[in-house]
Amino acid sequence: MKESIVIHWFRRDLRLQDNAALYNALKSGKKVLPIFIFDRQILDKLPKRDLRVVFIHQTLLALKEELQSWGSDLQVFYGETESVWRELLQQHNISAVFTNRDYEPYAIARDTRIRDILSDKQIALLDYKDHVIFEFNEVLKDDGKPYTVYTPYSKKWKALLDPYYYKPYPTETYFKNFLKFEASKMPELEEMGFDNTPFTFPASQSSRSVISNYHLNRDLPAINGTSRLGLHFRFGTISIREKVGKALAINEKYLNELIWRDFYIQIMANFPHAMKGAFKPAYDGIEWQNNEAHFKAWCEGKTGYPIVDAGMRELNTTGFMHNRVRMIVASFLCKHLLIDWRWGETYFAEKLLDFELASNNGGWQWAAGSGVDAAPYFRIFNPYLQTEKFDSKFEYIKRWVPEFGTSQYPKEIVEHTKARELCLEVYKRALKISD
DNA sequence: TTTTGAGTTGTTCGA
DNA sequence: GTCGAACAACTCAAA
Repeated sequence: MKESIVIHWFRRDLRLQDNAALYNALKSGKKVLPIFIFDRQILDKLPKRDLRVVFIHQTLLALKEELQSWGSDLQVFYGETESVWRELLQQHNISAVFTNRDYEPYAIARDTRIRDILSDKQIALLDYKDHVIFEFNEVLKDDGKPYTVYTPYSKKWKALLDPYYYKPYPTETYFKNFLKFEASKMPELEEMGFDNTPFTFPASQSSRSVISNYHLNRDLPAINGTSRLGLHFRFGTISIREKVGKALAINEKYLNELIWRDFYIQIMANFPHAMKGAFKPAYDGIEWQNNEAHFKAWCEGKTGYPIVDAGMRELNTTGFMHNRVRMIVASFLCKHLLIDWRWGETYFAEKLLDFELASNNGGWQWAAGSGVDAAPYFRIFNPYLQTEKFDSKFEYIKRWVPEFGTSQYPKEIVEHTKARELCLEVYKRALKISD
């Protein structure tokens, strides 16, 4: 009989420190085999050059090295998740599987399938809260139902917060409990059909000065004043508990941004229908123009609106766009161009390194006006006023649109005042608002 | 049950 | 240039 072991299944928690499921696996009394699966069902749909896959690959290499220094290793698979698990069941005497919960609809369905496969062999899939501070059913209204408005949600969130919720898990105390073994070779990016040109990912910024000046700088795209933590939260390379502890100590404005993340994740978990269509059904009735040429110009940063074009070019070049500019380009797509917000959502999903389904969907529905606690339909960003307020010296614009101010720069694809009037008309019609 | 106050990120217009 | 009101009502959350 083979040695009875437990497995820690890494997914979006790619770190050894302060990791809830890993901590519990290491404390279980059995040796821990750490694994990761490159899921073909996800990877096969991605373009050949996807920086997020590069990021995961780089992170796994680092994890592997760290584990090897403990005499252990990381076993990385490439294939269909279910067949990988069937293989694991044949190879090992598994007593339990530990993992951290993922609240996206695809992940929930996948985990249900794997839980069934494991339970056929009387093996439990033990899942833990790690990705958020409070889960979808932990911050509720007095009537027991989930919140759909941010401000009261955040008040309740803060009232419930106790150091218990952000205390780090001292995972490192138990590192001696990793299984000693040598993993088979990790699949290379090319073997999985991806371009492997190296990429240097921007460092996250969470020094005391960045956090304490966050609310002063966050709206100025020319300043690198945002935290750049999105990518790390997405793949779990940084613990949310650690950052909440820090935010509480330094800057409550910054804490609010972390609460927004929990808020949208609980919206996704409680109202999964909103991931496909408008949260408020009336907005599904908007007669979008969906002009392909306009969409192409928006994607390429050739709308003739400098702030919009700068944002789109930053996104296309770096996989990042400043938060203030995300709102401007989103409002422009939905309201000036009258293009379905889901087109923009999909484009961001492809391009953003820090793409998180819940936040991306929440942000787009906010811009379109169709979501929870969204912008009212008549709130239409004026790209020129936004530039005056947030990039008055055109520093950000010039960085990304070098031909700005020359005859090379394209003409506006739509005229602001006309586009605004048309938008109000179309929205009023869908929402049945009379003049 | 009813009432009350409030709701991330804005713009335009007219005094 | 500056300031307040209108934009449009509705729904949410809590007292």
